[in-house]
Amino acid sequence: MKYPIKHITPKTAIEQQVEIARQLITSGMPEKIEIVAGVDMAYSQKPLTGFSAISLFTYPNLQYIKTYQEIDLIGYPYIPGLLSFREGPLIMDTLEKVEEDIDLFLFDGQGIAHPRGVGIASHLGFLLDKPSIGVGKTWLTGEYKEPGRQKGNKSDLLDASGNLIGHVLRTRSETNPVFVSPGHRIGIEEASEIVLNCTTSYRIPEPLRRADQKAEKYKNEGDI
DNA sequence: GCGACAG
DNA sequence: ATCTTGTCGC
Repeated sequence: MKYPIKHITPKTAIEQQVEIARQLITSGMPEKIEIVAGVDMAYSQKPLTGFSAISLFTYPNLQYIKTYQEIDLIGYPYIPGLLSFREGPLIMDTLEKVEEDIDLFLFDGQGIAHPRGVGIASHLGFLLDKPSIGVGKTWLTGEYKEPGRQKGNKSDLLDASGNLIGHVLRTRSETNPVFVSPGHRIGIEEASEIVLNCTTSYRIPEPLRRADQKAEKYKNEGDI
């Protein structure tokens, strides 16, 4: 493992991010997308425990396939900019149980729309060498103008130098937009297109919405 | 030093 | 993320 993700000090984590950032591919459309996965986590306090959920859906028909889950103690603190070092370990463990060939990942959080250009979607997409997209529910970095109020409307998310790093996308009319940015092996325009294709009548794309529900239920009801 | 800060 | 009561609107 050239870039270990477990037990990494913040200093080393940042060094890894800088190195990974220049290797990310942020253009193009995956040649094949048949299975899309939504990845999310829920937590319970004392002792801080994480519950992961990876929900698989067919694409573009969005038929639910199944969900893989895992549980473990969380030792890493939440540090803005280093989210993937907190959630990544459990997510990677969960992925080891997956038998299907996932073509694209949707992560709850940012892709390249990150202080060093390596949000959780970029980091994990890079480690997996798979197409990935970051779908954040709130802002982390970048400047933008409020997009139109109707579903499908979007505006550019720019970094301090004015470079395009993602889109602020309205996935549901009259509702707060989501922050979409490429994780790895996909372009910005392509990422927004796929997020919209994965969205039905709710603000959050189906794979992520289902993973969120599954993680929450796992936290409250366990394996039962 | 001050303000900002995904989940 | 989690905690936590009521409230608004389809």
